[in-house]
Amino acid sequence: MTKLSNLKKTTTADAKPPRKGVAKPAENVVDLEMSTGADSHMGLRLWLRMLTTTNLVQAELRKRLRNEFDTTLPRFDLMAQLERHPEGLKMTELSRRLMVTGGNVTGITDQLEKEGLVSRGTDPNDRRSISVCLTPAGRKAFDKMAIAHEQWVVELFGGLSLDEKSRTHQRLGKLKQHLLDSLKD
Amino acid sequence: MTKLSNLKKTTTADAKPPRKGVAKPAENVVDLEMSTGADSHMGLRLWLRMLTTTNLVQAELRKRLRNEFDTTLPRFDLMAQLERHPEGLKMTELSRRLMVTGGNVTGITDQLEKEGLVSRGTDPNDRRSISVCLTPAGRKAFDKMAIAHEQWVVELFGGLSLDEKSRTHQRLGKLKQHLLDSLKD
DNA sequence: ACAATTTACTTGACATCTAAACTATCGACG
DNA sequence: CGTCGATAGTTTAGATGTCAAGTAAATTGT
Repeated sequence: MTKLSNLKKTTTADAKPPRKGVAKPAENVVDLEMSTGADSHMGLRLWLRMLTTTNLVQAELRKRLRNEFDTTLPRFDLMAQLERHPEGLKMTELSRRLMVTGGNVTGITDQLEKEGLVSRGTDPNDRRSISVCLTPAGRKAFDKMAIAHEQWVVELFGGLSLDEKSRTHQRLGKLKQHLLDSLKD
Repeated sequence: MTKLSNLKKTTTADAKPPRKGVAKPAENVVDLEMSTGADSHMGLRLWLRMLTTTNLVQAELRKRLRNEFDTTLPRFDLMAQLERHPEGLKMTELSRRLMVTGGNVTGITDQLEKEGLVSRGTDPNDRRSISVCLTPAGRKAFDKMAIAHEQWVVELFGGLSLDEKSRTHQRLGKLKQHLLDSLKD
């Protein structure tokens, strides 16, 4: 528990003037995959490919959200959850649904609240509890983004037929269930 | 370009004393998935499921790396790349392979170097360039972790048969190719 | 009733990551 | 040569994320 503690603040980023600073994908992204050893377990190969693919999609969505709407993926994701639950969601619920820690949700909610896109409401039955809702402004902003976002995803997944998507979805569902079962410690 | 700028440092985290602070998975993680709208496009459903599944695996691997070896996923990933390339890799190469920005690689390399696990070497032919290698200590540390890591992945993906893994791998390969082609701007 | 535990959220320290600006070197070309 | 653009790394600012600890309110057990 010590090795991770002796570190300061070594962030950073790359590239020249008004050009780079991005982890360029495209023809370069081929290497997480290869040479795991020809006979290596399929589990490992599948895992690396899932990671690569997910990263590619995420990077592209993040880039577009920034360029088109000047926002970020986690903000969009939080708002997306709220949009589906007009009655509001507890911080705990948001944390669970977004699969991030409560502290993280606090931070993002703080920002969105400051920008007037969401509001915190107190629960009369439980004064510890907080109900987060989209404000009208937040809903308006989200609705515009959501349309574009869905189109982007459909476009990015256009490389697979409906049937392929459906089968993959089904397999990943099985995998997800296995994970939930076996990680239920 | 302003909405993202008026923010301070609002991090955080949750939970009580020596217990939580974690985005608990298990029986909770069911919600990114549902209610995207019954008729919603398969692309979106598949995307959300990929995200959920990848997050579950990543969280578990991160937890185990921390508990068993007191290290983190990005450190492990960087070392894994070096292990496959004993001759050393340039910072640029690492950035490309890990699909993160150069600045990020600088930070992680700084830490690993400080811990004596990797070393930076200068290139006589190009004084801008740096060749990062595992040190003997780094290789030793990595080899021990790699065995456990692979077993973990095999275990986590044990929910799918070899054939299912193989088919999913193949589909994701197709998707990956589509992404690389269509994002090649 | 009331101490002990649990639950809901926040805070603080720090790690990870991006984007953009900066430094230094390389390479091409007049 | 000299300079101009491209390339390799680093740095900086700031967002996102974890983990652990802290506060306060609700629940539980007796």
